[in-house]
Amino acid sequence: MIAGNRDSIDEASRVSSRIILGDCIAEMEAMPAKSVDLIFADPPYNLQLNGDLFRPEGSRVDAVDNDWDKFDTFGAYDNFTCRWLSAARRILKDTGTIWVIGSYHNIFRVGTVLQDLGYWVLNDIVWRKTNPMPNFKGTRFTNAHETMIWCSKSEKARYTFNYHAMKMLNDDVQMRSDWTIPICTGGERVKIGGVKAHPTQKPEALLYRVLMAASNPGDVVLDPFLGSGTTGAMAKMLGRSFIGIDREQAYVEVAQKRIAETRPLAPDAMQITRGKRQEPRVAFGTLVEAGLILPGQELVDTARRYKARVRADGSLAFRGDAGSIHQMGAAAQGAPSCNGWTFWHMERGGALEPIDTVREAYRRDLAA
Amino acid sequence: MIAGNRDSIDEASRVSSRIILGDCIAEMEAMPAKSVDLIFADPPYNLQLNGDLFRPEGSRVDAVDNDWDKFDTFGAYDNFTCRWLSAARRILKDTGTIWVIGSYHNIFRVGTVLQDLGYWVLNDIVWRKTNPMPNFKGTRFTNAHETMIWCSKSEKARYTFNYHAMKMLNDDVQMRSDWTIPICTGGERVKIGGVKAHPTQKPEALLYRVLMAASNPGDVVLDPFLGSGTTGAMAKMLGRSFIGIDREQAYVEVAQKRIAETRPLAPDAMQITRGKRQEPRVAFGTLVEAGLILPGQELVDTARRYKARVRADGSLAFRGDAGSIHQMGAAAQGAPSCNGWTFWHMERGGALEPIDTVREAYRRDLAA
DNA sequence: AGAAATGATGAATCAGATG
DNA sequence: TCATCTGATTCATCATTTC
Repeated sequence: MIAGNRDSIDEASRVSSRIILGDCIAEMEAMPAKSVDLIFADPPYNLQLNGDLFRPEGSRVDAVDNDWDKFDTFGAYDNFTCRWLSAARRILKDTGTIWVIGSYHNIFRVGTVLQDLGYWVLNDIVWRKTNPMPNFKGTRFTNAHETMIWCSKSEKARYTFNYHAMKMLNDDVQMRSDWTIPICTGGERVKIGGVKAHPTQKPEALLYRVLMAASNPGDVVLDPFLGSGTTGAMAKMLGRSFIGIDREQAYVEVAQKRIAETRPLAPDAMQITRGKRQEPRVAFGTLVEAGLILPGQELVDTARRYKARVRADGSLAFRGDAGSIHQMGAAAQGAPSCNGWTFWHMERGGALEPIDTVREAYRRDLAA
Repeated sequence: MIAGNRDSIDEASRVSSRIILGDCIAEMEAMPAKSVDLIFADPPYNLQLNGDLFRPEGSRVDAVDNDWDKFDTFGAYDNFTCRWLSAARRILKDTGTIWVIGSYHNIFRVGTVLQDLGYWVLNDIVWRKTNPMPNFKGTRFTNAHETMIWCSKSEKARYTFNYHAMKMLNDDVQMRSDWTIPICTGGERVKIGGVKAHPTQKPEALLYRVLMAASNPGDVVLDPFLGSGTTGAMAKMLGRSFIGIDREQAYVEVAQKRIAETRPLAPDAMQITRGKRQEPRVAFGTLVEAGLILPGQELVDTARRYKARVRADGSLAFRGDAGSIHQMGAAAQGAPSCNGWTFWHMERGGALEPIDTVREAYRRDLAA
C-alpha cells in the first residue's frame, strides 16, 4: 500500500522518495526483481528486557518496550530474519549491497542468516558511540557500540565502494571498520510535542557515511524498516532515490514530513570533507596492561618524600589506601586535586623520570 | 593427553599450568564437570586450517575433493562450533564465563551457537587495533577490529566481573565495550628462527584485561585453542591456574616454553580495587550500638529538605513513621528505593557529612 | 548578559543476601 | 522457589534554571 500520493520528485536532482505503509516482506515481494542498488535495514533487535531499570539518582530509564521488538523465541526471530532477508535479496541488483545494523542481541542471528542465504560479508562495521548510555548497575562493560554488517549479493559480485571518498572523509587515510559517531540527540532528534518520535532514531552522520561509501547519486536506496526516516533524509540530501517501508502509520507520517523538509545538497557541495575526531586519551592502566609499567613498580615524587606502589589494575597503593595516580597524588600532598602524570616518577638509571614520559613513548609507538 | 610431565606448579603463587596435546573436544569431555572458572577461546576461523574438515555429523572430510557448497561448509563449521562449545559448557562452573574471539568470517556462527546452547551474552567486546593491516586493494574498509563475545553460563547465573578494577584501569570511568589495543608485534611476538611461531598470536594486553575483568587469583582458566600460549602466560603472571589444549605439537612446545619463562607478579602487586559489594555488611544499628551515632541524632538530606531522628534500635523516625534508613529515604523522596547511607547526613562542624563516612570509619577500625 | 549550576536522557538483555 | 530487605550504581551532551 502506498501512503497517499505524497511521492515527491525533486526536479533539480531528478530523484524521488517513495514511502510505503505496510509489511516490508509483502511489499518487497511486490517489487520488481533486481531493482535496488542499496538496502539499509535497522530491524528490531529482540532486546528481551525484563523489569524496569532505574538510574542511581532514581529516575526510570525509558526503554524500548514496543510491540514490534517482541519475539517469542530465537527461532521465531530467525524465521522473521530469513524471510525479510530473502525478499530483500530478490529485489537487490547483482551489483547492490546491503547493510544491516544490530546489537549483540540480534546481530549474530542476522549475520548467520545473511551468510546462509548466500550474501557475501564485505565488512562488519562497528559504530562506536561517543556518548552511550552508561551501565548504571556496574554489572558489565558499557555497551558502547552497535554493529553493521555490509554484504554484497554474492561472493563474486562487483559492488560499489567509493574508496577515495572514504579516504577523503578520513583525513586521507583509509577508512577503518570502526566509526566513531555520537548518538542522535539535540536538534537532530525528531520530537512530537517534546517527546521523541521514535525510540531508536539513527544519527544522520552514520547514514551519510553509509550512502557515501556504497552508492552513487541517482541510485535507488531502500530501507525496509523506515522508522524516523534517517535513511530517507540522507538519501534525498545526497541525491539518491529512496523507497521506505514501515508498518506503523505514525512512523510513516514522521518520516514523510522529515524527508519533505530535507533539501538536497548542491551537486558541488557533496564533496565536503569532515574532520577526524581527536585521539582518545591514554589511561594509566593501559600502560600497565601494555607491560610498560609493571605492577609492583615503586613511584615517588620529585623530592622522594612520598612512595607509592603500582597495582595490577592500574591503581596506586599509598599508605594503606589505594586509588588512581591522581587521587593518591592529591592525598600525598593534602591537595584537592593533582596531576598524577607529572607528580609521580620512576627511578631510571639513577635519575627520576615522570611517568608522563612513558605515556608519551606509548603515544609515539601508536603513531608509528 | 598430557604433554610429558612438564606441568609446573609455582610455589609462590600455588597455582599450576597444565598443557595438553590433543583434540580439545575429546580432552574437555574427559575433564570433570563444572571445574573451570573462565574459558578464553580463539577458535580457527575455518576448518581447513589443519587440512581437516568436518561434516555436520562430525566425520572428517578429505579437503582435496571439496565438492560441497557453502551451506555444507557453514554447516560443518557450525557443527564443530556446537561440539566444542557444548563440551566447554559442561566443564564450566555455573558461575564461570566464556570469551570467544573471532572476525566476521566466523563470529556470527559462534554467537548464534552460543545463544542456542543457552549461554547468555553479557557483552560483545570490540578489540580496536591501533595498527591493523591496511586493505591493499582499496576494495573494502580496513578491517581494523576483532570481536569477542563474553557469556555467562545461563541467564540468571552470577558471574565474576571486577567492575572497579576495570574502572581503575580506565582512568576512573566505566570500561567500555570497545578496547583500543595494538596488535602483537616487536619483542612480544614469539619467533622461531626469525619466523613468527603462530599466525594469530594475541597481544598480552588483551588477555591481561580479559583475565583481570572476569577472574580472580587462584581461579582455573582454560584455553582450548592454546596456540602461542598468550592466555597461559597472562594466567600465570596474574596468579591463575591454567589449562591449555592444542592439537599441534609445535604450538604446545612454544607455549610451554613461553609459560615456563613467565614469572608471576608478587601477590601484593596483584591486588585490585574492590567495590563496596565485596566489603562486610555493617548494619546501621551496629553504629548506634557502638556509640558512633547516638539515639536522638537528627539526620537530613543534602538539601536539608527532610529531617529524621535516630531511634535506639537503629530505626529512623520520619514524619510520624519509622523504618530503616533506606525505607525512610525512599519515603522522603517518594522513590521506589533509596540508599540511606548516602541519602542521610549529619551536621559536623557546620558541614553535612553522609552517615556512610561513619560506616567507613567503623570498617577501618575493624580492619585495624 | 554571561557564567555556573542543575536537570534530562540515550536500542539496557543492569543485584544480592536472607529467610 | 519466592518474597522481602539492604543498599550499590552513571557518561557525555544538551537544555534549563540560577547566580
